[in-house]
Amino acid sequence: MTSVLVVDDEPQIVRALRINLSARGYDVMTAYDGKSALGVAVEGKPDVVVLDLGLPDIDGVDVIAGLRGWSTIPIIVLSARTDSSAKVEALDAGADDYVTKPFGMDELLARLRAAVRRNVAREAGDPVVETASFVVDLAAKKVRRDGHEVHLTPTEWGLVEILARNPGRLVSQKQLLQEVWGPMHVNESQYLRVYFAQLRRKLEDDPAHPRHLITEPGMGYRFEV
Amino acid sequence: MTSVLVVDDEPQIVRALRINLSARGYDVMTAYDGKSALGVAVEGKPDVVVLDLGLPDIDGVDVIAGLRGWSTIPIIVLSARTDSSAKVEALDAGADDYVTKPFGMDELLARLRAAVRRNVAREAGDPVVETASFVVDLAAKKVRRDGHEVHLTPTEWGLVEILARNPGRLVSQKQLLQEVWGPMHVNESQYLRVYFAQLRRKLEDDPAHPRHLITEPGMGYRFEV
DNA sequence: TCCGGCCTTTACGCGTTCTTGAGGCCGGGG
DNA sequence: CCCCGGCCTCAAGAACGCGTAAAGGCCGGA
Repeated sequence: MTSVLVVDDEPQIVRALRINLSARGYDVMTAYDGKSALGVAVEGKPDVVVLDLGLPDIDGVDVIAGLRGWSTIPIIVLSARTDSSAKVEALDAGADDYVTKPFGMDELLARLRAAVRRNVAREAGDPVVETASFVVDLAAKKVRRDGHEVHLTPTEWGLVEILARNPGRLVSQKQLLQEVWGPMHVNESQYLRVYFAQLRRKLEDDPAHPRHLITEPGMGYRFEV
Repeated sequence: MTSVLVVDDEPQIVRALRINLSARGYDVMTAYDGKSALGVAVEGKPDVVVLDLGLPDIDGVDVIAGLRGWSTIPIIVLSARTDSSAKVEALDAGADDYVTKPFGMDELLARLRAAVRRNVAREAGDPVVETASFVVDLAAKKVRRDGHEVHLTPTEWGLVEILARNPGRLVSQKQLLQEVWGPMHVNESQYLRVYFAQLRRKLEDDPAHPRHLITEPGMGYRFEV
């Protein structure tokens, strides 16, 4: 089901959207200010965001920036401002569309369909990366091998996830350390050796001669499919 | 350069768009009816289409359908009709955005940027530099030769990367030494000789007569594609 | 409290990579 | 003609990074 996050401080608008969207089979989340909107977006990973610009706490453009920092979810902006400078600002901040209030529900729904359609086309690839000896399911956070699930610790999964999201590409030691252990540990390359040894024992057919979790000495690691 | 196909039967609108878009560095193609628009789109493969709905020959929705038959190029619709049924129809036919005439040039340009930005993010293909004998994949940090991967050490890769990012251009010894070995070693030109010899052994068909990793005596090195 | 899983840390052997020096080649200038 | 600077080649020791094993610490659940 497609999920929509509706962000607006006017309850009647949120209510109208909730009713219309639910009736058309969307899964609706709501937020009434920018702060909670960002929180809900992180939690719920909506497929599209409908965002009012006039929020009580954070400026709308900053909300857009906050979302764009980690995600490419389509954002449709709602606003009472009709001047083009506002539109330009929002669109250049990363919004995908701009609808002025008052708006026609039909039109908003059509624009929402267009935004979702584009994104579905983009993300057509399943969140599953497959190799000769094991399968990484990024959505379910699971790894299977010979049809049998392999248990990974949180740290192990962190490494596998980053590599699986960049199949074939070299990922630097620094990037791995930074994203898994945090910026304070970017020099602890020994961690990587220990954990890659563990991962190879769990995932590779011949841990001494890995075919998928490849070390590029002095540079980083590579996930070969 | 980003290319835009402008389709409108009103010459003054086409002219205004051509001027504005060209001034901003876009490559502009034009068409005055649906039939030629489809032809130009097939020929020129624009990055985005600005389409007027009121064309003399074909209905705008059918033009959208004609484009969507073979392509996912972003389509921004221009129209004088403000009723929501027209918008819904166009968007559901596959348009990405809908702007009503008269329109603000700033806004149209912002929407155009948004449409292009989305599409670029989607098609973010790896930057690849190719020569007759080998291929350098800058994103994956890989070098292939005869379809077979060549292993480079970090220092070797550092040199190849700088040269590949400046194809055809002369890179001074000082710059290479500074970026790979650091500012303390800008005079160790012997390092370069040793490493270029290694690289040529690995990459050139005839290492004694290099065709891509060229020495410019007394000056630096050049990557010839 | 004990136990087990997970993370961190240390130590060591080994292969690869980097650095360094020596020698030869080539072309231009004295 | 010879000299010389810049380049290429080769080789060997030093330095570095990696894989592996194993031990200790932390923490939450039984």
